[in-house]
Amino acid sequence: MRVSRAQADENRRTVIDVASRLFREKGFDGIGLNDLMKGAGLTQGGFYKQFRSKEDLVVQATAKALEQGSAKWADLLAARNPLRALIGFYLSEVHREELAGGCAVAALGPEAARRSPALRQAFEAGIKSQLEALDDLATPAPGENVRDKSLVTLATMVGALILSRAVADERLSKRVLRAATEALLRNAPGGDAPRTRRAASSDKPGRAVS
Amino acid sequence: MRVSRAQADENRRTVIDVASRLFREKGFDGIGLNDLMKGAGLTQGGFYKQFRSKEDLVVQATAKALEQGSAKWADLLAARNPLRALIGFYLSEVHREELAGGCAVAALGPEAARRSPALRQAFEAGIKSQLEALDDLATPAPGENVRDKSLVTLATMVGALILSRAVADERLSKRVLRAATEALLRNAPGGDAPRTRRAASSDKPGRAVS
DNA sequence: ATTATCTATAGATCTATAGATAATGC
DNA sequence: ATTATCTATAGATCTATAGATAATGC
Repeated sequence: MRVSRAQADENRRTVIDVASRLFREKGFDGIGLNDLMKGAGLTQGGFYKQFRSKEDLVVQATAKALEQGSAKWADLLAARNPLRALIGFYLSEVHREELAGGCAVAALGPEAARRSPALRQAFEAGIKSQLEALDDLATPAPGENVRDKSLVTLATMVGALILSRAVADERLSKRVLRAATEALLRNAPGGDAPRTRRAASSDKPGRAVS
Repeated sequence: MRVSRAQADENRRTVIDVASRLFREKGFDGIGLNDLMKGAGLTQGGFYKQFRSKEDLVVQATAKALEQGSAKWADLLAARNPLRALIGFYLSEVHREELAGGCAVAALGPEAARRSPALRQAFEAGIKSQLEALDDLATPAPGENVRDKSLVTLATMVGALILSRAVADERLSKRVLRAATEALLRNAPGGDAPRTRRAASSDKPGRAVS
């Protein structure tokens, strides 16, 4: 019955991983500890030897979801046209359908207001990380603050994804994604043409590096 | 024990009203039928004579919350500078703190993706109503579609409010609200000056009409 | 007689704990 | 000997239903 310390650590990580997906898919209150542990191949009884409470797992799983989101963003930033790659993915129909693996802010953001300060701190760290990524891509107008522009961009992205998931009409859902994509790419460098990083140089395939 | 039909109708409305506030404050799964009925001054047993299921109440309460949101928007549209009044309220710290009486899209939007098609239809109706209000205020660039612009504006509003509620740091929370407010008012007519509805005519107090 | 609401309860599920079991790690 | 996980269960709470109660409305 007992497993090695390394195995125990991996089990704990698996529980957090499973929870990070199931919480996004079903909401924090939409999934119980029994199913959560079952999803990790364990039984419910062991839960409280791994975590102090369900809220503890809520915080850790959300932090992990946000970290993986930032990792995905870093990936997209390595593309030939990073802004287009990032916005194009975030506001895609694929992402809209991918609740469990998608952005935690769009899936669970409003829950932060109702839960613990610790959860809001996890969200804050994830959001700051995404803002830093956007800062590198922003081209603010003269006198406009970079971080302010990133904040508005992130707000538009999150809001558009949430709206596209909240409506029943598929046409309207697609339209909000498209309209936000175009608005966010409109006055960006390389908006339509290849990117102008160093005078529109190569055309190597825009795949991820790290 | 039995009450008049008129009283029964009013009781039903009260339950929906109470639920519309408590759902926004605590989430659909954060409040049970017992507390919901207690909040309306009734007992749990009568619930299923009034509603088919909890999900039925979820849909009706959300629809009502969205309708009251639209009514509030209509109120603000009667102000001297409607866009400034609307954005100024929506992205205010007062609204950020007012979960129970605030925008249902920002409080419960992501839940729509996890629940019934009926709920998404309720959200869609509310969202369309808000878009119509924004259409009247939008001043799209030449070649830009009015509805598309309204969609992006709404996305930015909803996203900014959610972000401001999701972070722990008060300064960052305020900054999101301010940055989005400025961005949305920036290239609007009468952004700083009084509005240009019919050549900046009167200055009657901007109170509600309907 | 009808019916709006009440009390009471069934049955499921939820978080959390207790103690047994069996493999690890000293 | 320690401990990671298991089985079992306590106690609360949740949705939903059954049947009693008492006032309305024909």
